[in-house]
Amino acid sequence: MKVDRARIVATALDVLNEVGVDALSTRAIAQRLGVRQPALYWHFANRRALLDALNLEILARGHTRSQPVPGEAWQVFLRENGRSFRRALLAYRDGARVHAGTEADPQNLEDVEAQIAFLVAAGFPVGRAMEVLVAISRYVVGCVLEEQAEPLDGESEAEVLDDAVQAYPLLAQALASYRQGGYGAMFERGLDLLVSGAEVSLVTAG
Amino acid sequence: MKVDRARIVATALDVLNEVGVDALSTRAIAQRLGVRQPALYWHFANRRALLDALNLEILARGHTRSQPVPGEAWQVFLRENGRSFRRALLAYRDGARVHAGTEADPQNLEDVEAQIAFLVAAGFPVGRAMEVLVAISRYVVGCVLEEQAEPLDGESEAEVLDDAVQAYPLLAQALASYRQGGYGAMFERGLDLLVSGAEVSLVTAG
DNA sequence: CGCTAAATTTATCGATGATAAAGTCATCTA
DNA sequence: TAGATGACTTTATCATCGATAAATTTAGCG
Repeated sequence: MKVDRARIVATALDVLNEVGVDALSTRAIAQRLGVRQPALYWHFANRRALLDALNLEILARGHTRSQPVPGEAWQVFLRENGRSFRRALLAYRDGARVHAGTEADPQNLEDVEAQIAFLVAAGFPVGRAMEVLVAISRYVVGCVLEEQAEPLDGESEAEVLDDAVQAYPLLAQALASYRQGGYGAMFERGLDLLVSGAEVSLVTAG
Repeated sequence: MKVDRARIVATALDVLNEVGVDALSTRAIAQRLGVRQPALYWHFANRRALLDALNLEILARGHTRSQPVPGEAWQVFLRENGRSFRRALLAYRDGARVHAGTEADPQNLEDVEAQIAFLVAAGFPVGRAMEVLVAISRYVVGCVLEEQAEPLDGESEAEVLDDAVQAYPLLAQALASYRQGGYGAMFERGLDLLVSGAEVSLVTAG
């Protein structure tokens, strides 16, 4: 059997979704490819390099709104950009952990330049524009990381929290409203904070 | 030699700072303790449980501002709380990765209840209060995770980015202002966005 | 002293990432 | 067309790691 980087990455993403990043061994990937384990080391220097490639592919497949659409309000773009980033990471098991482990490689610099240019055109100083973009992306990673944390034990996790919360009336109420919308709604509320904070900073800085 | 959980945790934190979480093996910890590796499994069910304990200790040692001081403005508390959380994670190598891997255990529920109560007293609806707290903590984790990412190769990382950025004038400018303040300033700007976003939400929601 | 429970050690597993060295196979060239 | 070259894979093998079982030591107590 003959393999190339693209097939390895595609297959590794399948295996990733089935077993998670901790169990994503080079042997599991190789077996799925119909190849022996050391064959992978011809195409990737090590496991980290393979995970870096997975991260790039995850973003390439799912992060479809990294650029503003013409005429779009900057608030809408910021939100859609964040949502798109989140969706991309959520689309694969442990996507956030895979992403967090990668080096910040300057691949999509062109994208970032365009993003900054768009915000600058909307009135942001260059530095402020980058701050907003960076803050949102770090917030997204933090959110998805939490959302993808393993449930671990079967029965409890939710029930044990319910019990523990009984003694704290405000927390119980907060938890209820939290559970109503789930991770998605919670993510949106934080995104609201960041975007409206950016609005404030825009009028302040002129 | 005789050990207990506290000594294991303290020693493991030392080793963590020296070698990082990936190289934090049970054997390395045991050797430092003057004990054989399986001895640790009497005190901790597995490596994950040990890392959970490390996370708790890291927060107990460093996260000193999880409660508002009397008379403190809610904006100040939110900021100090976030900074304190960040400092705690930064105080140990890979602190954010250690934290991100842990289950959200309900230990400091009392703290959270008090935090919510404080924000409610400041005028926030309960749900909104929790949203703000959660958003900040997830932002913090995202930030520290990035800040603690391994520099990897010796020479470049910064230089290669400088070179790559030459072709993008806005990015070059943004990177310069980014580097001026470093991670700390960048973190503060995102915190500004979240807090002023919360201010907006407060006046909006009454 | 001797019993019991707590704590540690010895021995050992299976799995993993990685490397070296040998083997295969297609393609190009003389 | 013979053979050399380079791309790619396989076989064999390491060291290391987390974990478990079983034997052994140590501390406390009657």
